[in-house]
Amino acid sequence: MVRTRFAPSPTGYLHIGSLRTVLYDYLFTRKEKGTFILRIEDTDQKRFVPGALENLISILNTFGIDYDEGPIKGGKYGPYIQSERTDIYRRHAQELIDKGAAYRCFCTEERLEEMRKRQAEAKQAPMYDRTCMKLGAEEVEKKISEGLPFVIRQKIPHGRTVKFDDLIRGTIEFETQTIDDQVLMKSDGFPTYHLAVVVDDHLMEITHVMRGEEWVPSTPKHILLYEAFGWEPPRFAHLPLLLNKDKSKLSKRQGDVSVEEYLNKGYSKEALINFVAFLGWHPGEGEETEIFTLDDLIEKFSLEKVHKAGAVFDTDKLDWFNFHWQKRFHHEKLDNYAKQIDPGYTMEKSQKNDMFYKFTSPEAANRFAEYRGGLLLELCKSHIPEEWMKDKDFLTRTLVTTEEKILKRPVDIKEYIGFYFDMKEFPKELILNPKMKVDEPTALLGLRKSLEILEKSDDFDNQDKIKESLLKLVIDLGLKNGQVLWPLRVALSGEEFSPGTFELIWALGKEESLKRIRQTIDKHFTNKP
RNA sequence: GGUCCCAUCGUCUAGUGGUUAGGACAACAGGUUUUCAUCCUGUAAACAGGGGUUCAAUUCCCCUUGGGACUACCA
Repeated sequence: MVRTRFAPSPTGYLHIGSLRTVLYDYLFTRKEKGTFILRIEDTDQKRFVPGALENLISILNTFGIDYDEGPIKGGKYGPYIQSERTDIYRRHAQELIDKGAAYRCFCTEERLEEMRKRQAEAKQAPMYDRTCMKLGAEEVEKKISEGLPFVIRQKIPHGRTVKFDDLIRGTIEFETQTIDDQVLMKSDGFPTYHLAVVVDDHLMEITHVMRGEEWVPSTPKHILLYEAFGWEPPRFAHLPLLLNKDKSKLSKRQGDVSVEEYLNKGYSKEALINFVAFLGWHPGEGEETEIFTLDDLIEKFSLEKVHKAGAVFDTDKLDWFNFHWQKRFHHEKLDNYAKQIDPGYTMEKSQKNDMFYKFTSPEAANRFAEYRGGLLLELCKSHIPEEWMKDKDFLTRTLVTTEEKILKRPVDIKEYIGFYFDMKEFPKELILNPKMKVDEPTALLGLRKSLEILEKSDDFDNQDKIKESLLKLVIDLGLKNGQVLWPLRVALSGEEFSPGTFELIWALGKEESLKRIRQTIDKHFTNKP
C-alpha cells in the first residue's frame, strides 16, 4: 500500500517548485491508489508565519489537490504538524544517544564558526571536528547540570559506504567519512529537519519520499538514521530542480516564484498545473497533445518518465498553456449556454477566428448576446479600470470582435482598450507603413472621402452602420479595404497599432473623429509646403 | 575547496545501437485580416568535446569540459 506525503514548511506562500513537487507526489499516489498525507514541517520557530497553514490548504484546494490525512482533516498517524510532535522527537533523540548513534554537543556558535574558518583556510571540507563526541559521561553530566545549552548530533559511522536506489536517479553512493555529524536536536528543543523527517516518515508509514534534488546530499544521513533505529527506509525519488533562466535554482530574486502571484496575474489553475507537470516529465512517445487535465495527468503519470536534469522555468510556454485553457473554457461555456437555450443552434468561425452563432429564433439570439457580453465582462473585470466598466454596452458592442485577443493575455488588454480614451496630442503625422500598400495621394483621397461621408452621417453610435457606409465607399473608389481603412485608423488613433477603425469612430464620437481626420489632413499639407 | 547530481534546437522535450534526430513554445518570414495579440503556411535552430565497445553510435562505457545542488542549531 503506497503512502506518500507532501511536507512543506509554512513560509506563507507556495513556491512554484513546491507546486510541482506536490503535483508529482499527488499524481503518483492517486495513480497507485495510495494514501496522500499533508504534513507541516514547522520546526524552525524563526520561520513562523501566521495563517500560512490555512493559506496553503486553500491553495491546494483551488488546484483540486486533496489529501487523505493531515492537519484539520486528521488521521490515525497525527498530529500532522511537527511542532506538536516535539515529545516524539525528543524520545527518539534519546534513543539514539542510548544506542550510541548520537551525542550531545556543547560547542558554542563562536567556536564552530572559528573552526569552519580554519578549515576553509586549510582548504578542508567544513565539518564538525567531533570535540564533544569524546566527552566522558561525567563531563556531559556536569555540563548539563551547569545548565550549558547543547545540541544533539548524529554520530556518523566512518569508513563505510552508504548507498540507496533513487527511483529517478538510480544508485547513489556516499563514503561516510565525507558526511558531517548532523545536528538532530537544536538547543531550543526542536528537532532539525533531518531527525523529524525520518521519525515522521517512519511513524506515518510513508513508503515513497518525493522531494527536490537538493536533498540528495542529506539522504545518506537519513539512511543512517533509519539504520540506527532499526527501521526500513522508504523509497526515495529526488525530483529535478526548477531553474532560473541562468540555470541556477529557481529563486525569488529572478522573478515570481509564488503560486499565488501567478494566480493573481490571471493564469488559470489548469494552465499552471499543465505547465508545471511538463517541467521535468513527459508522457513519452505517441503522445500528440500537451494539453492535460489533472485527471489526464493522473492517468498518464509515471515516475519512470520523470527526467534527471533540471528544467528552466520559462513563462513563454505558460502563456501559451494559459491561452489554450482560457479559450477552451470560454468556448465550452458559450456552447453549453447556446445548447441550453436553443438546441438547434449552429456555430461557425470566420477567418479571423471570430465565432458566429446562429439561432433558430431572435429571442435565443438576443439572450445569447446578453450572455456572451456578460462573459466578456467577467473576463475584463479584473483588468479594466472601474469607470470603463460602468458602460456595459461599450464592452458588449466593441469587445465581442476581440474575444480571442482578450483570452490570450488579460494583462495586455488594458493597454489595448486604453487607446479609446487616451486623448493624445493631436494632430499627428500620418504614418504610412509600406505594408499598407497605399500611396500618399490615395490615402489622402480616402481620408477626404471618408470625412465627407462621416460629416453627413448620424450613425456614430452604431458601428455596423459606420462600417456599412465606409465599406461602400471603398467599393465606390475601387480600392481595397486596407487602402482606405488603414490610413483612416491611423489618422484617428495617431498610432500605428490601435483598435479597429469602426471601433475608434464609435468610441471617439462624431466631433472628435471628424476633428482628428481634418487635422491629420491639414497637418499633412502644412508639413509639405 | 570537498561530496554528489546532470548534459538532444534559445526553452520544454520525443526518440533509437542503423531515423531526413520528431513535436511544442519562442524567434523569423510569408499569407488572410482595416493594424497589433487570433488564424494558416513556411524557415532557421540541437545530440558539448575526446577516447573506447561495435559492422554501426546521439543512444553503451571511460575521461575531459560545462552546468547545477549541497556543504547552518533553514527547510
